[in-house]
Amino acid sequence: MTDIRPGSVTLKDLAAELGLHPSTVSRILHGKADAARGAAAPATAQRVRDLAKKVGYSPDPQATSLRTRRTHLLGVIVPRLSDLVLAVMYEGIDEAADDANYSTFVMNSRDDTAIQRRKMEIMLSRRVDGLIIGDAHLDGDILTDLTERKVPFVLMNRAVPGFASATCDDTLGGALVAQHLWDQGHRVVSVIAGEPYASTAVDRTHGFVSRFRALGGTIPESAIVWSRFDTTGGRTAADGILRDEDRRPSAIFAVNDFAAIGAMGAANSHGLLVGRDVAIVGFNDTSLAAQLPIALSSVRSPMLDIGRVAVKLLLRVINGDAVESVQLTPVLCVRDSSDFAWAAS
Amino acid sequence: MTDIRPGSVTLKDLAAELGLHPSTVSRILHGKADAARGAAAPATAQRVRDLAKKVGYSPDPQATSLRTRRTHLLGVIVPRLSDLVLAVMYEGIDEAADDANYSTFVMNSRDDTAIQRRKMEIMLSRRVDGLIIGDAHLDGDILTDLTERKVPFVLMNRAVPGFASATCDDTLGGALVAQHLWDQGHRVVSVIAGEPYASTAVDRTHGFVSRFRALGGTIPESAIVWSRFDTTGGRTAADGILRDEDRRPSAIFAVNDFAAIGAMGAANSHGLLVGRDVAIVGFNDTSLAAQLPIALSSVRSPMLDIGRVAVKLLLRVINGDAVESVQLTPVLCVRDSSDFAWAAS
DNA sequence: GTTTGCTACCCAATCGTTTGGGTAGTGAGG
DNA sequence: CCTCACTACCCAAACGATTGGGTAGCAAAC
Repeated sequence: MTDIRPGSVTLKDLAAELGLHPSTVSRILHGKADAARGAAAPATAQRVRDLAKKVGYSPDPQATSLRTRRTHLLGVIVPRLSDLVLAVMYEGIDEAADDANYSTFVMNSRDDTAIQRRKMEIMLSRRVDGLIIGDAHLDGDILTDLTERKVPFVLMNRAVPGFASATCDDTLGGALVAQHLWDQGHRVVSVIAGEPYASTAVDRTHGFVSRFRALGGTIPESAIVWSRFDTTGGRTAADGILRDEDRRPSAIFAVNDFAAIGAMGAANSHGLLVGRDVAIVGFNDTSLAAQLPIALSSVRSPMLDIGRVAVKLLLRVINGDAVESVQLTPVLCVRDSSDFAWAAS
Repeated sequence: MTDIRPGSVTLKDLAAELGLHPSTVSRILHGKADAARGAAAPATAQRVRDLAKKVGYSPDPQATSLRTRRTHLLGVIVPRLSDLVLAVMYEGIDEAADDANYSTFVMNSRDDTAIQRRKMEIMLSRRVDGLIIGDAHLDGDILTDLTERKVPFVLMNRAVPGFASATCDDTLGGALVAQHLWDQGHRVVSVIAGEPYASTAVDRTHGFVSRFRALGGTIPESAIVWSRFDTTGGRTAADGILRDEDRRPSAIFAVNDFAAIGAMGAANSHGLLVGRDVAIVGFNDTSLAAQLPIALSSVRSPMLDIGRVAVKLLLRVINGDAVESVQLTPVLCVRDSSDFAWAAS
């Protein structure tokens, strides 16, 4: 390992040491097919590379990007990193960015428009090469601004019509759940739908509802409860749903695992055994789902891949290429929370 | 808002527009008490500031740090951001860094020494002003290297003797749990101890064991099971513990909420009702704990504050000040999972 | 014996800021 | 009238890398 702090030795130092000009050293170390272009004699090139390695030379990215106008920095904005779903997607980003020699800033917007704008400005003032937006609201105002300002960006997790995004096929995911619950014989169902400004919430709900109706079922509007995405939101929503004596559903679809966990808690408080008295299905198949005391059925979305794809798309946008949105395919994982065969045993 | 992309207008542009020299503009916009030092006439200063705001001038951070040798960038390394505990701490960091006009890189090391080193090199090659290390291993090899290389850094979450850190008082936290379980009448207890290279695991376990013994209890070494920090790790560990017919504990302390959740699942599989047949207590009081179907008792650690304090400490280190480690105080939150009064009712 | 064409380099400008060191111009004091 | 101290600026050299455009030296071709 280099045991000195990066930055202690510059291109000029290397050049001086070897009696060369900095530009020559630069070409040797960073030139692409420069070797063919007669950049330097092979022997010299080797001397340079050897010394560079020996003294642990690492180019100053600030200087480089001052000159090249590229920072190799990406900005990532998410509602909150403490949302496991986004955290996992970020791991995918981290990995893919790393592979492409980019580094990333992440910031939390708490889904607050003012904060979104502020954080975006911070990232832009840092001169990021592009933005991955994980907290897009369906109204898309901010996105229109960004487009006008010619900032390269892509959406992740949540889609907005007209902008490139990397998402899960949420409509399909919702449909899978509807099919499953229908097959299990459920005819009275409710949806904990999430935040109406998020495409994830809207699409999953829509996919669920339309499939359920297509199968011949009925879902009144009142059975669709919009809520926060976290456990508390899920609990509150489920509380409301279960309190209604006139229409007590035998199954609840929560568009998010955390909301589902909250709903499980609520069911419990109402004296209902999840998986026997009421079925509950979540979304994302976060690592917790399978491990809960009563294992939670959930739609597995390829979160890591979504992050990775987002980076790939963004790099293409930065390169000036046109890109299309990517929708990754979800898979339903049925577990005890909605498996009546288990409850019957 | 500025509706142009930052970077489109430079100091030189401003100067030219106003018939001033760039250096004058620089002093006006960024000088501290320069006003007093006769930097510019008040009227001129105002003209400059007005124009800067009007055209949305924002200084190029690359150029600035090339000159000042300060990047206003902090590097944060965590085992994985998908660990809710670290994610929340990072939110604290994000917030505090933002307040101090710093931006942060976060990277995941998966607690793998090779990756830790690699990510650190990446951050250093980005010329971060300092590092917050959230994945320190007790052996501290990497930390010694960093110290020798004179890189400013502080530890977070996990402590290592001899280095400044921002942590929870884990020993106290463990002791609180021991006292609670003892008071509830538990005499046969087990510990799911976490990873032995993490101070969090070691200290919580140690705090627990020594208090329990001080109270007159016995805990054989075999009752302490080291495990991964996640749900799967907790489940496996608890499985082993509960399988032992000769010594079935009436209470289990898991040093981490996720491990505790896994343990709850295991208890369930063994036909035990958590809170009645077996008490389980976790650590960190993550947002899930209170919302679980059976609410989980847990030691609340001030995660957000730990992140904030880490930033404050680091900024002091960067400034060349000497700093002392900070230990924040945890609080025990008793819930159904270890409240026998509830189970009795 | 020029010309041509390489090879293997060097030169200098440039990116946008910062900062130590000037310097005109003005008014007051001696 | 000269000096002195301000005020309100300007100048130029950095910081570390990149890059378009040279150029010296040498061998082969004409």
